[in-house]
Amino acid sequence: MERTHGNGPGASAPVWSSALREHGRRVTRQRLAVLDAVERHPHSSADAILAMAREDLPELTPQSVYVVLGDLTDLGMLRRFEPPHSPALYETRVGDNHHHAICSVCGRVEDVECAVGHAPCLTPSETHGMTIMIADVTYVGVCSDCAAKQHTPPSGPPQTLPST
Amino acid sequence: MERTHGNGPGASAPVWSSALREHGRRVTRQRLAVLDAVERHPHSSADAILAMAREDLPELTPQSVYVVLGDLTDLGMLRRFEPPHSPALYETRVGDNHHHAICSVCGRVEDVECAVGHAPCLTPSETHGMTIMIADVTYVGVCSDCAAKQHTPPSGPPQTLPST
DNA sequence: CATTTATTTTGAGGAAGTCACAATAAGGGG
DNA sequence: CCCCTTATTGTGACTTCCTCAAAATAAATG
Repeated sequence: MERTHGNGPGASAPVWSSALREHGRRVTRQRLAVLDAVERHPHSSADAILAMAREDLPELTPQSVYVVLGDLTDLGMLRRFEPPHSPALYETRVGDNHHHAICSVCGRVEDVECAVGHAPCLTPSETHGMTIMIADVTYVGVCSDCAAKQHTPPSGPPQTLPST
Repeated sequence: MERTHGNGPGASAPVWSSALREHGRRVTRQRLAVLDAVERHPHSSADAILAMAREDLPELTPQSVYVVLGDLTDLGMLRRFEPPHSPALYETRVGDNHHHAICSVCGRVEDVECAVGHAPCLTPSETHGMTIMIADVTYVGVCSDCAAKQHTPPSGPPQTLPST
């Protein structure tokens, strides 16, 4: 079928290809499709990534997505985080120490810069002798849209947890 | 059967009983056994809690543990957190805004007071309009024991992820 | 002690992810 | 350009962690 969903992979493909090679990985359509999907829709689950990547590579399988996501995450090309009561989400924004804010009503995820501008959360007061490598910070709250809906329940039933 | 494993439940039972009643819950042996297990071993998984609670209540079922843990967590009597690549862990220390440090080698979990002593992580720089309710902070690192073992690999095989 | 109904148990089932092995295709040499 | 090696993907079964509905049990109350 024709590509009616905007720009297919290929826009950032050269960048991903060289990055993969630099990590000693072969450049496969599966990896490119996954990387492209994650880049176009950050904070996506493996399931959502599969669906998006299949727009360009219909024969892609769930298992391959899991394998690719795991490998690229270990490589540092992707970042994974696991919100409570949700499957793992992935994003291409790596290297900086940014955090995430999740709306407990609709499940929407936003990036959040580190609080005091320079990784204060990486310096806990007492580490019990542990050498801290990373600080995973997740804010949970209610986004403005959902807050408005909560106060004026017009038609839809009140949701309690994210579904997608 | 006699109680040979030290102090059974009953030490803090009166406290838990009144707390349960204050929340409009009936005082059952299952709930007391779960609460006692979590109090004795903080940062335990549902599975571990089941095993511990069964020392005093052998007929306790996994499903009951899940139900009780979920309900008590919603009530605020327990706190749940979900480390990456691990089932949910529970603790009785609630109300304060403390965080957790996890050893990525052995899976050990330690409590960590909030970084700058007064919930700095609750104040992200940019919230995209979200009203932040809670900040979940998880530090991942290597504890001193595992760091020592890493440098001197004497006999045991090198572990990579927590198992219990 | 009897009654009410919250709680637990029983049993099935689902979501998310893993593992082993066969099939495929990317990259390098000729 | 074709072949070969082996990384990668696909296939299929399986595990873990957890949830749901309905029947059985046991707190709390009078």
